[in-house]
Amino acid sequence: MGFNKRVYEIVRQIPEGKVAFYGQIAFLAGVWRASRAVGYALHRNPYHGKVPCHRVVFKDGRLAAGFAFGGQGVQRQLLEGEGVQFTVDGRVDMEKCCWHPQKATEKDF
DNA sequence: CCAATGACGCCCA
DNA sequence: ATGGGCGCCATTG
Repeated sequence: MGFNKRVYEIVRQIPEGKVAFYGQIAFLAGVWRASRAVGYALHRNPYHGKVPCHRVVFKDGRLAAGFAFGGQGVQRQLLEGEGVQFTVDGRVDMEKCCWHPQKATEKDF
């Protein structure tokens, strides 16, 4: 299950105050369109204590609905607490908080 | 191997 | 703007 593992390693590197969208994670994982698989992987998220899956949102900046960590409100508070800015629409401000991957997408786990 | 699933993403009515 | 539908892909039964 290299893909999943890769997803976890990548998400784990998202710094505080930043967010990434599923499609981006998929791209970094090596499969541009696997956004769906990324969501599946994060849903399982066996490393929920290490992987900040709450920093992964929709491409639009929308938060995962329904199943998200006990509610969108919770996820939003977590993100705000890390310094992520939200728009009046209730979405993450992708303009400023979109994660910019340095270079590392592997090792150290 | 085949069918079903899901925290996505995009197009069209 | 909203809602519905289809395609994508990895994982699971």
